[in-house]
Amino acid sequence: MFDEREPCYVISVAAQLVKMHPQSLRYYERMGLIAPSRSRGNIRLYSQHDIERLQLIQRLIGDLGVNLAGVEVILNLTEQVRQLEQQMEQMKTEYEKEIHRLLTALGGST
Amino acid sequence: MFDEREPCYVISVAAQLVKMHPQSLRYYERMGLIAPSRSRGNIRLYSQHDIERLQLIQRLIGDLGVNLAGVEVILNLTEQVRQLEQQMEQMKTEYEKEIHRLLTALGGST
DNA sequence: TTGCTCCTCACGTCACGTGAGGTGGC
DNA sequence: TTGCTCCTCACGTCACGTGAGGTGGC
Repeated sequence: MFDEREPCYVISVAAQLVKMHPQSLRYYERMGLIAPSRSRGNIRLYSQHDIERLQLIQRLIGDLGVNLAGVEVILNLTEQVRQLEQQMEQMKTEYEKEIHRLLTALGGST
Repeated sequence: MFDEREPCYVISVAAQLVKMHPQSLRYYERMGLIAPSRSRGNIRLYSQHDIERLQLIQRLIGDLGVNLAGVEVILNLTEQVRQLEQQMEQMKTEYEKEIHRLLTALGGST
């Protein structure tokens, strides 16, 4: 299995993957937007998950013109939306199960 | 009754209410963040709802350092979260009603 | 008329990005 | 050693905010 969180790309490779300047990646890290892990030799190592986060950041900055402070807020809100949707789906499933149970009981009692 | 949407404040009053420069209010309008109505004489008139939106914008810009592009995205996402929460509440109410109906039917059938 | 409004132009400031320069370990 | 990495400093550019200047209608 491929692990999304496996730190595997050094900064030059990561930069190439997302078509950004290595200095920009360092800058985003300094601003707290991304936190790649480090090798024992203090070399940054980006995971696939980091790459996807970088691509999202890139879209927000490049296409929409959002600044870094905005990116942070937006990523949090996006996560909040994702959680709400998931929570809603779960709630729905549980209610449906309960209704099914009641319907069965009702059917059996007649 | 007080109408939230009633256009009632000219720009100098609106600016004073939110403690911002009138030019900033004009700038935000030009950037599409706020759209006060206008009098027949083309004078901007801000409603209470506009004032509250301005205060929200102010917090995003001043406290969090978000730029105008980010404010737009964030206001949309915030609205999306609000709608999701409302939708969830509504769904819950309907399911509860259905369950209550079924429980009543079940109680009556024994 | 006075004090507001409208608008545009222009400048200062700061965030962002990135090149340069010097360092050190696979 | 070579080519990467690390870091900091410094500069260019652009978004944002706001002052100035000239206009017009309650």
